[in-house]
Amino acid sequence: MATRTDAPTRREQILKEAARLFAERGFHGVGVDEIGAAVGISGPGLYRHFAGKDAMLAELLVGISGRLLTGARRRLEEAGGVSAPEAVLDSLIEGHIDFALDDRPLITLHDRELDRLRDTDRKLVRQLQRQYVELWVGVVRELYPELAEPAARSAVHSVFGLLNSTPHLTRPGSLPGRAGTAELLHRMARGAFAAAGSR
Amino acid sequence: MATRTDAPTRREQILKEAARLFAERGFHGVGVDEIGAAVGISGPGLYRHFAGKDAMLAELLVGISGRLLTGARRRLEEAGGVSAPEAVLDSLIEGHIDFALDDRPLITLHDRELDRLRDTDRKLVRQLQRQYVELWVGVVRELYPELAEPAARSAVHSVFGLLNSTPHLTRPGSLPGRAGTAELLHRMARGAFAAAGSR
DNA sequence: CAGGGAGGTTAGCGGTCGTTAACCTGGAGG
DNA sequence: CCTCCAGGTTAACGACCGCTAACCTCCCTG
Repeated sequence: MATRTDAPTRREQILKEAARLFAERGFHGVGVDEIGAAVGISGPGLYRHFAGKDAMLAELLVGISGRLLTGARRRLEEAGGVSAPEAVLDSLIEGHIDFALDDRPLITLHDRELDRLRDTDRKLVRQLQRQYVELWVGVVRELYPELAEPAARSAVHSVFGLLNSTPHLTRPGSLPGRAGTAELLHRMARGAFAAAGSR
Repeated sequence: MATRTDAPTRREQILKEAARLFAERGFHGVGVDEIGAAVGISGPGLYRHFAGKDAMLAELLVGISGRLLTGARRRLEEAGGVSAPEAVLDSLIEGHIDFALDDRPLITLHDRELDRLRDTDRKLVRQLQRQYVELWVGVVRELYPELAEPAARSAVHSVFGLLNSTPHLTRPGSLPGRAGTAELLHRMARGAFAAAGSR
């Protein structure tokens, strides 16, 4: 994994703060002045970097969906073919958990502010999300062949709900650290799939 | 269960439509004129029934949290003592699923628009939610005594995430009907808890 | 049958918000 | 050293939105 070491671009600062604010108070609940203030510039200065407030949300959501899908495809081809479907599923779960734990604001936005996008952007995000889901569905059905496709798809959505619950586990110190949380979530996801796949 | 047969109050109509609209486009994304239009009156007519837009959201959220907690307490004392903890947990899961399937907009609002409330209302809702969670935690720990309390609480939150994923299963016709969905969610929730509780 | 309140209506005020316009400035390049 | 542009600034506009004011109209009741 190529870890970034150079300083973040101003654009990246803005996106990061915008994501945090959008997740905290909702897209309509945040003003451009607040986003600007969060990165040390004021209001209209943002328009040197983005066409508008909508454009920030669009870039965030497309970016999230794209990164999720790309990561899942990489994991699939890295572990696919050479491994049992259990290992592939474990890898997918691990990737999603990493994402949910490291980018909570983005995970929150991901299924909350989709309808605020322009038609064209929303369709793109929906398409990326759908591909991501179908990729999971394929792996799950390989592991639990007796699971019908609609049920498998519902199960995948539900497990996403489970994994994306991390923003609600916000109380720091109460839970057994990042590693412990990740392991707990992982076990629960596997348990949920196993229960869904048992007839 | 005492089923309502009389016509819904105008207040109830408003609350129902407001819940739907808030869930669809977010609290700040919906204008009072839209809410009014959804019940056939226009804009300011709402103020004959509510003190303001905030008051509608507050009544919705307090109502949800209260009904969830009340229902859970009733189920606990109906099934508690006379039944094994498994039966109690099943009853809690069933109640939550009924709620998630029958009142999707409310379930969506429940963890999405809490921060838009006035301090006093938000504290009340948080308190009700916390009591609901703790009630689950108690039952879960009774069933899986080896599960530490923080882990049990995380597990409960995660299962809520799983059960509350129903708004994402919106495609009608794709899933095997309400009963099938309920049963699938139930099995997955039990599987997730079992996996969390296994050392 | 008078009267009054419940439940509407439209007009409009005041504040907020996204966006644009016009201007400024420091630093890199010829 | 001049120039120019990237990246800021403040002012202000126009739209929208929550809410109030003022008014209207049934319908129920004494």
